[in-house]
Amino acid sequence: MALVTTLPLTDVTECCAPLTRETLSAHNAEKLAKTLKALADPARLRLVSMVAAHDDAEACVCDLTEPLGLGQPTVSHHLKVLVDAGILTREKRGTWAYYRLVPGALDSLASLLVTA
Amino acid sequence: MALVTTLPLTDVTECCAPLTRETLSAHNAEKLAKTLKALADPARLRLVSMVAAHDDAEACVCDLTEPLGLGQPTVSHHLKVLVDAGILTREKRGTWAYYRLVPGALDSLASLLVTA
DNA sequence: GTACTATATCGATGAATGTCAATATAAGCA
DNA sequence: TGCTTATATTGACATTCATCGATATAGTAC
Repeated sequence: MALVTTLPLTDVTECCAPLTRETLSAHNAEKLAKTLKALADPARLRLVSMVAAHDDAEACVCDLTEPLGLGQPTVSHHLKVLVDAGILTREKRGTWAYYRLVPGALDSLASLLVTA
Repeated sequence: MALVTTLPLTDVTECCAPLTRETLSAHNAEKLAKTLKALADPARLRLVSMVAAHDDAEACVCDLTEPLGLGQPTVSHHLKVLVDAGILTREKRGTWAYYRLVPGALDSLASLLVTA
């Protein structure tokens, strides 16, 4: 159960052929939908975007709260969703928690959507 | 208003740079999230997959209901969501409604996620 | 130890959503 | 006209979810 939440995107990435290649099984559809749902929120899309564009390609919660215009608990919640989905990583250094893009995560996801 | 629902994906496609290229505006995040939400459902992912894999790359509701295991009104609902998102097209021929992938729709979406 | 800061978690609430049964619409055919 | 089939729409219900305020945890400095 712990593994399911720590390695979901990697799993999705290798789970199935591109969407339009062959019919998706119910099980794989469930897994892919979970990952897409993690991204399918305006606040989370902006978080991913802001983290990627930030200096050193990492950002702490304090960097993100104000420009996002949402409360700290809400931002922490969204970041957790993205980490659980395998899109971001979290590293705690001192008092701060730094978030980074998981290399290749978005690309793998994109490759599942592509038709060619 | 009618245009907003008939051309949303095209709009999204041309709206913004890839997610990780520059920080997404609140407005563009909203639009991209809407499109991703349309895909972020297991039933709809399977519908897209089944339509693409079907003979002649098109399928009517009656082809999809039974393999999906959902009721006809539910399937019609999901298909409408996908059409409104610009991912599928609907063409009525006689009694039947045929659904097809919008060429390039998924690819455009994928190109917004890619980091390279 | 206390005080302060950064972050995470909890609990509640309102909004959005997936599903179904029932009904409506529309097209084809006797 | 009526009958049948395919699809869409409506209304209801249960569930999920985004957000917030309050609180808990953890780390740093004094």
